[in-house]
Amino acid sequence: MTIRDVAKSSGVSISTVSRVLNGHPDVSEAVREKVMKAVEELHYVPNDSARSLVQAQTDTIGVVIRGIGNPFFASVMAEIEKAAAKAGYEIARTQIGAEEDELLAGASLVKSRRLKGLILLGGRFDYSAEDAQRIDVPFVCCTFTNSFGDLATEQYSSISINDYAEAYRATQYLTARGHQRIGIVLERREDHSISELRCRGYCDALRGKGLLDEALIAETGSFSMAAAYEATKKLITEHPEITALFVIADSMAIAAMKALYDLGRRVPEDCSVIAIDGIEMSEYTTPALTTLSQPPEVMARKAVKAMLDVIRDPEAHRHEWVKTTLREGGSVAQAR
Amino acid sequence: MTIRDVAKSSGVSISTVSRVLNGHPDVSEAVREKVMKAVEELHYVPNDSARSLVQAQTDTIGVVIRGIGNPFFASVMAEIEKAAAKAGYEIARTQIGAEEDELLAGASLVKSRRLKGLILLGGRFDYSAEDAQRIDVPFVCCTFTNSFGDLATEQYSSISINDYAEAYRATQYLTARGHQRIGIVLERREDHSISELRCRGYCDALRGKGLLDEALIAETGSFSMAAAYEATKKLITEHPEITALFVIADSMAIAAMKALYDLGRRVPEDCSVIAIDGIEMSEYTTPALTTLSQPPEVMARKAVKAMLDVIRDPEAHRHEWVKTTLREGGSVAQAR
DNA sequence: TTGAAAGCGCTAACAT
DNA sequence: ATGTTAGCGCTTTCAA
Repeated sequence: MTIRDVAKSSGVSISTVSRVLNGHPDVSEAVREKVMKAVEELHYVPNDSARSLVQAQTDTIGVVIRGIGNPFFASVMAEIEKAAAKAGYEIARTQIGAEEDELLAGASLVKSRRLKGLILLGGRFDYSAEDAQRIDVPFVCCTFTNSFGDLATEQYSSISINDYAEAYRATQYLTARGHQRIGIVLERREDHSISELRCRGYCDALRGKGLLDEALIAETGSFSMAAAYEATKKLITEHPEITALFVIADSMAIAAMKALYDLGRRVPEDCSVIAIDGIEMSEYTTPALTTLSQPPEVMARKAVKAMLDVIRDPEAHRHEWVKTTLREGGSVAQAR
Repeated sequence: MTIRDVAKSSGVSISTVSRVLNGHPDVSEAVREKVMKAVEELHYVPNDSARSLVQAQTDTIGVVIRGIGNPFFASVMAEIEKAAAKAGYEIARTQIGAEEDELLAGASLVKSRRLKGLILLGGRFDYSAEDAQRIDVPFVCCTFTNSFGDLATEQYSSISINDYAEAYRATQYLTARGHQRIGIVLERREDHSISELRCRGYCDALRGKGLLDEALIAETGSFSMAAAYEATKKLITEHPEITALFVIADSMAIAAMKALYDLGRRVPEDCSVIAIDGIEMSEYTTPALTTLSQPPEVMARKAVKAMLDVIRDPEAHRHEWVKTTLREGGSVAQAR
């Protein structure tokens, strides 16, 4: 079932069918109807591969989404599609697992779909200049930036929160309320990614006040809730004097609150909890989680804006930090 | 940057490059190395479209995932990939929004990638026979089945839970504990989808005992937590005599519990809550949610199994109901 | 073991 | 307004 069959069935040439399918204006109404009828009857569906193979250049931006079931990326994605549509761009998206290589997937997408640019939704913080060269269209890192690699800033754009500064702020929020023994729950201390950056912010915020105690750093080894639950239990059991916890992600913080509850500690009376993310779920815990919320719509719009600018002018690469919004729940209290 | 450039750079023909890239055995070691070196240096990435355009038939199964950020589908997907790999099949996946047409996306994928079969991860419950014909390879519906359409059972396979029976069971779980005034929170009563099926199970379970009161059916209009929160508040305010709630999805149940809490009702002492889904998050609420848990791995494995069977024998279409597992949290108590 | 050439399904430039 | 035709980048015969 190809365009050829449709042409035959409707008694016109394949180029006419192509024109009808692509909404070209120079087709008579009679022919258009004939063709559409044949398309319907034959259940014809164009072959996307053939189509993109032959298309020289399209106004298309690719998006590589890293992490299959990430609801935050889902919201960002929805907004990216809207913003791109408004600017007259198509979106070609592909989704990869957390263990796959987003640059490889991106390069592949660029080739296949003749993209004008690429947005990476989540990825490594440590690209080498070499790595980046594999993508031969301008690209924008969304929700992360190249804190640990040797990319020149002119080689890419990025839209992200300032992980260091936001972690500093979260920690400060706790010290400002009189907390002195403040623990942190993170994935791995030196992961060359958000854990490491946020840990630095936490450490610096406490060090300045002479409150830093590295024994209060709990590593989970993964981003799973189960791991966060166990790590929190261990941390609190070993350091019962802790009165506040900074957890690097909302989902992990929810697990941490459960751990505290199961240890007989009330949140926030016995132990406060703050996190960074702002997912929907953490508004519905009891108490609601106090968290620094990343705005998906803002990040999406800025990413598309950066993409369009740099498509127009390859020198226009920029790096923006998006501010989080403090979403106060009921999980933080004054220290007694 | 095409296969042609690689050929030129390494001084061989394009067919030789193709052979190297595809791991064909009849290439000398010297040539293989030369080609690989050129590939590295040029950062060559094959064009997927061209590749799939020319490939006659591949051992590939397509998966259309409906709903971008659905963590349940993410777990199912991971297991599908494993199971398919074990059977020597590739997976081509595509992801669509909840408003897009999974059959269209599927048909397109089939054409583009010359698939042997298609797995639909989430979709409408009301395909017409006409609809199904648009897919010209065998397909398996995973997590849903055609309860409201006129598809012949020989036209497709399905792996799903029995929404009606599971809802019946959930409701019965509540009546068995002495509850008489039992509300339900669902999306739309006649959505031709899970809400409708689960509502029937709920109704029949109560009707048999003379406990059915249609005033206790709360429609949210969407699957969002915010809508579930509001609907629950309204329902409980209007019917304060309610002592138990069946909510059709875990995420909505979490919002419902928050609504109860905000109304000053304790769960489970004042009002019990049960749901269907079994997402990770609902283990970490306080109290943990009692829910009928759908097993993603089982559904994935059965879907792949069904797919392989029906690829081998087109007559082998089958319809399986997967049983949920009761995951008892602390959200249900005996009625006082 | 290697190369030449056909052709996958489609779009677009060029003819008519 | 419609048809003819040349590729897009690749895999795969077929020949050497």
